[in-house]
Amino acid sequence: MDSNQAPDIVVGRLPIYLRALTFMGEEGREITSSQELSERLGISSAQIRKDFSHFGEFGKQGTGYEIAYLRDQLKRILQVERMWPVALVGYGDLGHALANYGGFAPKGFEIVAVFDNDPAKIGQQVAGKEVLSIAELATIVRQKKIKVAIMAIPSSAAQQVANMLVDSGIQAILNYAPINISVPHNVRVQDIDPAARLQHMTFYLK
Amino acid sequence: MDSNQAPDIVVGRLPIYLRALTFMGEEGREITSSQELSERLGISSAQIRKDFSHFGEFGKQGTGYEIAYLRDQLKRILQVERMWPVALVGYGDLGHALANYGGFAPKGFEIVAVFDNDPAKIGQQVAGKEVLSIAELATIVRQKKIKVAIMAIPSSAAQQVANMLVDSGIQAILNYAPINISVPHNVRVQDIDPAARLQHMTFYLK
DNA sequence: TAGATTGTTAATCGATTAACAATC
DNA sequence: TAGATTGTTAATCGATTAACAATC
Repeated sequence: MDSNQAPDIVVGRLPIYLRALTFMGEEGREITSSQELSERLGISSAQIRKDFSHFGEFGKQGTGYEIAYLRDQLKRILQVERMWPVALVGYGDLGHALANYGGFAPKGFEIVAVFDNDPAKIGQQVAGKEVLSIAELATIVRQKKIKVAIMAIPSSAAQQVANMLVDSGIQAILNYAPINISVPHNVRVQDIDPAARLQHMTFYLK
Repeated sequence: MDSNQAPDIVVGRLPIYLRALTFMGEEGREITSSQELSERLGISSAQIRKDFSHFGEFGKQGTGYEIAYLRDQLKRILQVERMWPVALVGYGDLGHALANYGGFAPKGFEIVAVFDNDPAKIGQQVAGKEVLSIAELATIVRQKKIKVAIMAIPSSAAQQVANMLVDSGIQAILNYAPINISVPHNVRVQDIDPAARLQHMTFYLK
């Protein structure tokens, strides 16, 4: 157990394990094994056990893993037992879809503020929230102690908005703009670029 | 140069290189180097050169890479010089955003058919296309020889729709449902799960 | 007890990096 | 020519897998 120096690639798999365990729990299942998870996820059972071992001992020899317990441990490790307030920047079609997406809440995230720079959009209501001007971003982020942001804006604005977010105290950015943004080393960025993911697959097509 | 057995992890970086080169080209730049790409992308210059070397020799010693040439070679390798027709399944908020997303066309993808099973949505117009019943999926996919699909549907329907897509001849699926789907080994799947990506980052937050 | 499955060690495999000859 | 940068080799680093003692 070396919880501190777990490889990032292992951390990235924890949400996948958590997702599967949550699903199994909802199915009413109580016990699973690294082998069953392996079959569901296409990850070898040895790797699954090794991944867990970075964070502790969660199973019982001969039996396997208690689903609810392991699920709760993964939530604790990922720090998603709590709810994280999230700032959403960009209220175009994608921003609209994200603001209304029901998949964030059960995973520990609540969009508490939506920003755009288009006067026609500012003031609109989304999922019980008002779209605010980008000018208010820093104030609101500090006031609500928001650490996590989602950027759903054009590439042309991405670096500038990222700078504003970082200056406001944001520490994690989910970036939907198909461009590489520069941030200080203490800020984490994850990119979502569906076209790039499609291109990854067309390489293999005949 | 061993174009055939390029590791998948290398293939996955090609769209990122292509994205950067396209951007530099639009900036009016003509030449770049592995070192400049390294600084832009946060990938070591040695790795960039090694990645390219799997597919050929694209640069000139002492000079670097001709941006337009390298960009076109990467397009060729990824098979995105052509346009791929894409089927979109699911016309909720996310499906709507994807149907209107301008980022696919310049990367080689055109959504040519949109499907939903909600009678209230069927018949609606999106970006010059009509929303069709899922019942027509197999026919249209075969007729238009569609190989690539995007699933923007609830998890509960994902496996069933994936089966339909595979049976219709789809070979690549971009899956937005936060669940693992099973497909034959000759079909490729890429998952997009924003909540999982956020959880990956909260692990590191203080 | 017999059977099953964990957690861990050591071996293997694969990816990244460093270094440099080739050469533009 | 002198300086710069590629493409590639070998070394290093890190991740995955196989195997098994421990033990439920």
